[in-house]
Amino acid sequence: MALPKVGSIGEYIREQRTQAKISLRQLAAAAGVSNPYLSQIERGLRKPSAEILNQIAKGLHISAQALYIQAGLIEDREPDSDVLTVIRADTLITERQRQVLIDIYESFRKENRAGAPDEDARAAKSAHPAPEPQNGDTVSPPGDEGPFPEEFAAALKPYTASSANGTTEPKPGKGNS
Amino acid sequence: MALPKVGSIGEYIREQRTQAKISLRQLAAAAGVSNPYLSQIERGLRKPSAEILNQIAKGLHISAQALYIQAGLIEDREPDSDVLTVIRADTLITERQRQVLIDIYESFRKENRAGAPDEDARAAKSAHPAPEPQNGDTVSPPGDEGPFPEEFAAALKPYTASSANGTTEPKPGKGNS
DNA sequence: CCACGTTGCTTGCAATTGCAAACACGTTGG
DNA sequence: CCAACGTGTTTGCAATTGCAAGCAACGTGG
Repeated sequence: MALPKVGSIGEYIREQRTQAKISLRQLAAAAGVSNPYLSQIERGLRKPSAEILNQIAKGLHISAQALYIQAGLIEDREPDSDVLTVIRADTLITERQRQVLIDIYESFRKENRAGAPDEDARAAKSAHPAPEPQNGDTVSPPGDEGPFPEEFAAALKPYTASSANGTTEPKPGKGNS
Repeated sequence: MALPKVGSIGEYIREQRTQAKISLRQLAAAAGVSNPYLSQIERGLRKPSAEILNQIAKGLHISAQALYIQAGLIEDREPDSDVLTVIRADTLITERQRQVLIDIYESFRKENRAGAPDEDARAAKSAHPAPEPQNGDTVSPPGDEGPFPEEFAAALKPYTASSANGTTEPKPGKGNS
């Protein structure tokens, strides 16, 4: 157990560091950790905690997620779509509600796959975290191409009437720390 | 000193746990950590490492990211990475479907805001999804009861029955790399 | 009444993290 | 030649994690 298979996390960090052409001490300073410790991390002798990992990611100017995945702390699930990923990561809804949303979304996808093979072409999705929603106002001319059953609309009416007015609600602020 | 404010991470975990109606020991077993340690984590006396956090997330059947964010170990990737934004940017669903998802999500949020500090209202209605560790983690179609109105369940039934069966996702092979 | 099965919490203790200080090795250059 | 500065590494050590064992309280029911 002395040598926990930290995986390539250390290698990865060192790789990124050398690639950025900065010295171990520099990164250590930027990340707010001690140089010796960073050295040990890079060689897999120590298993950095998440906090340290996060700081190192900052010092390297890379996504913390990349590091977490490399460290095996997050499953590298290739997201089916960003919607599912974000729903899963949302902290503002209950697990039950989460499941409902996921079910609905997947059923939508399935419907579309069955009746609208054309949509398939746009399936590609980038894995980059950067949000680049070229939000062209999304108002497609759906007309009737939306094959989703009336039941949904009917069921929603009583709720949309009271809640779906504000386009973008002001964030209730998720205070942290 | 060392116990400043580990944030609401412990609270959050306990919240999720009670909501899932599982005991501290059960979650501890499912997550592979000791019961006393989990107890201390939930009360903010200890700052769990990323590995532990990850296992707890698994035991709770929630996204590890949600926990990391709650723990403040990973910045909210981007301010606009909330569910609504991503849904709006999604090209895989039709405009009508998009609207349905948005409405549902907003109604969920509204529900939660109503009984914010006292989630008992919802906890009372929720049944544990899967206390068993080696459960298949099926999404359990919300037919019988749910935190959402019966209309949703009714509308969903014909679809969840045919689509939301898979353990996680059928993966139609649209994967990237 | 007392064995028994829950719940969650407190107590030592081994193992580990993370750091300050010092080490090894190379390059300048006065 | 050897001080000065650069790199990364090793060595103790305080502080912390994480756990096994045990404790207190709340039922059940034999």
